[in-house]
Amino acid sequence: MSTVTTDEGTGLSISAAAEALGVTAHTLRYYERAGLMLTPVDRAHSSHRRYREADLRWVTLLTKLRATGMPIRDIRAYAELVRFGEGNEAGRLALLEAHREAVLTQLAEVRRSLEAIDTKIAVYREKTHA
Amino acid sequence: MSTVTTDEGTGLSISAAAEALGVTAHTLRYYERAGLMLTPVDRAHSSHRRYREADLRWVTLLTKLRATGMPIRDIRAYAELVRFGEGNEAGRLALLEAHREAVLTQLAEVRRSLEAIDTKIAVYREKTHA
DNA sequence: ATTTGACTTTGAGCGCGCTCAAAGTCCTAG
DNA sequence: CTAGGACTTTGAGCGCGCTCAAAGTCAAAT
Repeated sequence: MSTVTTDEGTGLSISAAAEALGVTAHTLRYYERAGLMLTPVDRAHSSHRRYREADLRWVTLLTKLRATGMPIRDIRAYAELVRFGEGNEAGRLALLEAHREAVLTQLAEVRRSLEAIDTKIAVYREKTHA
Repeated sequence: MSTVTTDEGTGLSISAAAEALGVTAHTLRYYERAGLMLTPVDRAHSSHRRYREADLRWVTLLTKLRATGMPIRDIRAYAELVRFGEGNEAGRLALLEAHREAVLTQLAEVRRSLEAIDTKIAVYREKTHA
């Protein structure tokens, strides 16, 4: 029925974590294989993954980076910096700032395009509705 | 040379059109093959494409739909409506309005995600700069 | 004891939107 | 006459981000 936490290693099962994060279990395994996790995910019974709070927080950030269009390879680069430890905060900052700029540029283009589409919509509203 | 509307000299070559539109010639041929054009593109010398103003305007709209993330298949559906002629303006309007809603939803998510990333950026700025 | 079901791994497959390769045609310049 | 270059077609290939199939393990429930 419900696979909840066991005594060994607190944390969510992969399906519970997936549900909590709004992704599929497939995607969680894929992110891990792709080298996006900071540390190996904990295991219970020496096989089932256990997602801890830190994992969930990290994946939450990953989903935000993905939602804003950052490619997997860039996320991996960022993860590597974080994994490497303190001392490269400037690099992480640069990476995130570059991404931020890319997103803003993208947002601007979408807005411009949407305006044109809105104009088209207005024309059709005139035609069908007037 | 001045009276015939299908004059060979009328219209841009595919490379000129591509440049004007900010896409590649490959993409223009692809759009055509994908059934996105309203009418067959004119030909000069019975082989080379000639893009007329109406073609350019149409592709400009296509690029705006693409820039806002509309899938090729939806654009094709829209093109089919337009190609079919007058009488289905309500359908076209519905299609565009549905797309508009999708874009707004997407924009909202991107903005939310970007805010979280901005927070992260602020933290790094503190760390590296303080 | 057996069945169920959630998990595991590896590698393959998919849908999308281009992007390119190959082979051929045609026009123009030298 | 020849060479170059822009074009043509068809079909294949690619990069991305998942998504899934297959075969196996394990623990709990019947």
